[in-house]
Amino acid sequence: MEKDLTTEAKIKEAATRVFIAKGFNGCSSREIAKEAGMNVALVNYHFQSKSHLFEVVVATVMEEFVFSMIDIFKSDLPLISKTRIFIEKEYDFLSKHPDIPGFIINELGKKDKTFFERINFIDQIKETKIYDEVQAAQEKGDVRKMDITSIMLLMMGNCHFPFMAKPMIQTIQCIDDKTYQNQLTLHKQYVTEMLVNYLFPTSK
Amino acid sequence: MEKDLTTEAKIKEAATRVFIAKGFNGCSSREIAKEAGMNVALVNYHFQSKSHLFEVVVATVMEEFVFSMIDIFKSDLPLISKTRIFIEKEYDFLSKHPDIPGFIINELGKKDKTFFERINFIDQIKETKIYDEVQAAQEKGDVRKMDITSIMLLMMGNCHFPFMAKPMIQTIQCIDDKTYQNQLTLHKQYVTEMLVNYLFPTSK
DNA sequence: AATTATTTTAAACAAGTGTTTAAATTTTTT
DNA sequence: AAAAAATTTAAACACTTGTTTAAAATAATT
Repeated sequence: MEKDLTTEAKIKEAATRVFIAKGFNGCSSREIAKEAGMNVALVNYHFQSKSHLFEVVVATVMEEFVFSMIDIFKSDLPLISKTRIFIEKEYDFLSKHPDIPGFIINELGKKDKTFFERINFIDQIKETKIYDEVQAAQEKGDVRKMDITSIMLLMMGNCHFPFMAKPMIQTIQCIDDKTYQNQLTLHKQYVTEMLVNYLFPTSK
Repeated sequence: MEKDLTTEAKIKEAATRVFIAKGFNGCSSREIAKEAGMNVALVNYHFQSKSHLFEVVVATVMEEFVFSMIDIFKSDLPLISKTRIFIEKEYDFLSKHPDIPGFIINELGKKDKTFFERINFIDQIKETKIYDEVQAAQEKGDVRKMDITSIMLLMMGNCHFPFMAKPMIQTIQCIDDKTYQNQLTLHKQYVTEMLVNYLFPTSK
């Protein structure tokens, strides 16, 4: 699994696993060290402190998370196709990393703001010109006129929430992992249809 | 603020505040005691352990959370009105308790399943007969034919996510609390329109 | 091959953790 | 008013926490 990784990479990988699963406060430096198969002191030797290691992990995870979203923004497709593909890709990514949205939203809510201002994923989104593209389409009447924040909430909410809420929904509905996974595949179709219909009123 | 509350109530109230804000692992028994204005030992005298106090708090919060949802289910209105009012009430409730969805989803994901099976909010929902009502409406063709789990995901996702994701969206969009609050009022309208249109295809 | 620099280890540090104890205080009962 | 019960307190318990230290082992350089 993790063969010729450097010590630093091993620690970072183990830390990512543990932090995402248990959160910053839910685990100890010793647990991370053990998961990486080494001494506690090594963690601090390579990453100075638990907090700093956490910052490094969050930055990497966030980058991966944002990258999975903005990748599609850059393409040359019409917005309606971008929307469909965005949802498709988002469900793909989240199937592989179902705990990331919860992790980010959660830890983002607890840490102080300055912590996350150091990670410049805002500029990365702006660089894609997606905001301008949406606004232009709205002026043409192709996209429903609403604040970009709401569009973002609709897209992210309907993609991320089903993964974040998995334990809750499973408890309420008494369904196992396999069933829930199938449900998600179905749900992706519903979400796509609903969002496309709503955001592109002239599309049919 | 908290005048003639019993010691037990004071502790529970303080614990609820602290647990919701920082999570189970993010705070100490001493912090809760301090917040309640009393000795650490008193917390354990009245609630046996931190874990048990947490269980009590979660059960109460969950009850409040579920109650805010099922209250409307019991009424005698047509489903389309129930949907509109549900969203309205949900945004009302969440404006007052914005951190509860994140708290529940989060802690539900970390604790073992048995912990939450003791809290029977499943039966409470079933008792409202909302499932049967939806199914009947689907057979009549009034409600779009889709799994109840997906309906739940659509409703909850579009209500809860905007509150859970507040810190993230604020970071991405660089907007302050007041602006975000206004955005939520707008968003509620969008969500209502979108969900009603999608779930009740024959409604217009 | 000897020396230096880097990496890894075990042990220790002080501070904080949940929990318990036993004494002091207050409230309730007789 | 005296006795019993319940509540509150300060202090201690054993344990875990993040972090540091100094010695050992390994790698790189001369």
